[in-house]
Amino acid sequence: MTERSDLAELAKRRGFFFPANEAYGGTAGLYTYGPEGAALKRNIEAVWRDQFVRAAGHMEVESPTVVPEAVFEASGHLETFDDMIVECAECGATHRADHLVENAVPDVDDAEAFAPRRIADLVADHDMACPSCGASLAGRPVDEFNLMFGTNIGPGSSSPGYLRPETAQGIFVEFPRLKEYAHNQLPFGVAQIGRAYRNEIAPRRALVRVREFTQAELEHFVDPEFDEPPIAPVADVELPLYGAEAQRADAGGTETYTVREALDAGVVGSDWVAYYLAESLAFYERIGIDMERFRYRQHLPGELSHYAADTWDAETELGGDWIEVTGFAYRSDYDLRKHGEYAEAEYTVFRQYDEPKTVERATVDPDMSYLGPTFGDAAADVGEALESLAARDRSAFDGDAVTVAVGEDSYTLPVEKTGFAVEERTESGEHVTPHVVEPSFGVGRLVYSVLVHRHGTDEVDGEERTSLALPAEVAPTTVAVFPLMTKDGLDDRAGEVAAALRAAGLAVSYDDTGNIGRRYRRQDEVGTPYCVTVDYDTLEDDTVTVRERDSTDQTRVAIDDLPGAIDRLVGGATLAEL
RNA sequence: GCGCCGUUGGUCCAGUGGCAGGACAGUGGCUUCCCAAGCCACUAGCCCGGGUUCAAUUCCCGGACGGCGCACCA
Repeated sequence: MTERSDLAELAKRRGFFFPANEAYGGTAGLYTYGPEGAALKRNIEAVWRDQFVRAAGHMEVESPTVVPEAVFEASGHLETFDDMIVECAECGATHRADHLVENAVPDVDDAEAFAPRRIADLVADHDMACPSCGASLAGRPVDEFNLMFGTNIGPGSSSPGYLRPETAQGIFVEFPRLKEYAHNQLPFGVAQIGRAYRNEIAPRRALVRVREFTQAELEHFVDPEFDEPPIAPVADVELPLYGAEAQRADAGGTETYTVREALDAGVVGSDWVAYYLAESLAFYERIGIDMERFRYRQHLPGELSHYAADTWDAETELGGDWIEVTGFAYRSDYDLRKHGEYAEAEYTVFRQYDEPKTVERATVDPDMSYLGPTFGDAAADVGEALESLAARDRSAFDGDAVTVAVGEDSYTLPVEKTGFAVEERTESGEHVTPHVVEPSFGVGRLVYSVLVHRHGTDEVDGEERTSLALPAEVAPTTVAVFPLMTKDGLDDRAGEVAAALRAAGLAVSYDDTGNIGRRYRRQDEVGTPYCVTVDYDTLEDDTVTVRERDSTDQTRVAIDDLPGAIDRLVGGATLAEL
């Protein structure tokens, strides 16, 4: 509790994040990142990009946030995001109206597709009762609730669209082109860092559940039969796992498995998921997540997404609660298959065989000059039926005549009019729909977790101190420069030092207000790992003090060597090693 | 969405049917000032709308926002 309210106060006061549009009363679920927060978020994204794009050799794209409706028809989001809600007049409980109807009316199992009007009628006709308190729900309005933000693309309402609820679809939709850039070779990965939107019913807990958020997603396209992750290098990585079994037993405890053990014991079902659980561990550590307050939790069967097979979440502990910061899903071929069905383009990759294969294939070439006059309107359908029959059961063509069914009717014709033949064909490969392994990171939740985990108080010379022990790599400011006093040229000299450090590419703050102690504390609060002070000795010997945030220790460094020294410190060197 | 509680300078709080207070922070000045020091000065606030009242930041109603619980969470 305190942990979070203290942080909310710090976040507002020091500019990490704050409720957006407060001058107009505020908007629930929308936050603005202030200067410190925007820098921290950007740095965390940079680490992610470094690891999951650059180091992994993957591609990164940027797709629009406004997406036409057809995409979400294919992806399944339109259906699964559109819930119908009925509220009980007695107890105020809200229920999924479509689920109530499905449970109460035996021959209805797709109520989700019904109009709200019809659902309301069904509720009234069957005099359904509130599952919570038993009061009648007849006559209660059925509200439609869609978690996607709707909009119109262009003037009028002829082209409905939605703000994307996940960045992933932007990658899936563009797969036909993306595969070209990957030279039509699996496996390859495409990443995207961007905004996504969900019209949450109840935004909660600062950055944890918001209506607009940043995702960092990697879609790793793999050949389901032949591609395997490089398990060997990560086989001994220890994973803190909270599996479905453990959750059912309500043990609450996390068990540590190596990647190898987890796979051998079947705790993690997918070797690809296991691989990314291991890979990501280093990432969380690098950005400053407290690994004592971190676990991987397996989704229970009931909470799996409409597209996912086995899914694990990375969770961080915040004030006694566990929150999801990453979802690791094996999405199989669901998304590409759906887009392949709904869209015009090819969502497959051609996989060449090692050796071309010779296969026998039954084909037909119906004599339409016979079928046309004979079967009239049905001729085309009969032709198609013959084609599928030949592929299915070539023995049907063994006799003199063959019979096919078209709808209710059946048609018989001489085999010689079907152009039936068995050909030998050489096939050099086949089209496969790639499977997708998806690590999907919630950047805002990571920022928030890092802030909570790194935020603490200690004591320096008997005074309580608040500090943010951020890793140097993600800290908004790497080094702050102060003149001991703003006189005798100390401030001019400090300005030169700051400029030199900026020229060296570092994120530098300059501060000459208040006294020196206050300035140190100020930097401690926003997580600046190093402070440089120009004092009277500087004027004599061109050295400055470098002070370390976590220990508050200092050492003197020559100004000429300062950029290099800071680099070495960021790289892990200690003050004594300078 | 429902219920309970809350909303006062940048932040955290006190308080009042009649000129609104403190602490911290911030800004300027003084002080050879290395860990929130001292002194002086300054800046800055009652969430919004309606009602009751001579008068509302205060009481009542509604809304927005926030916290918690329930529901929801692809």
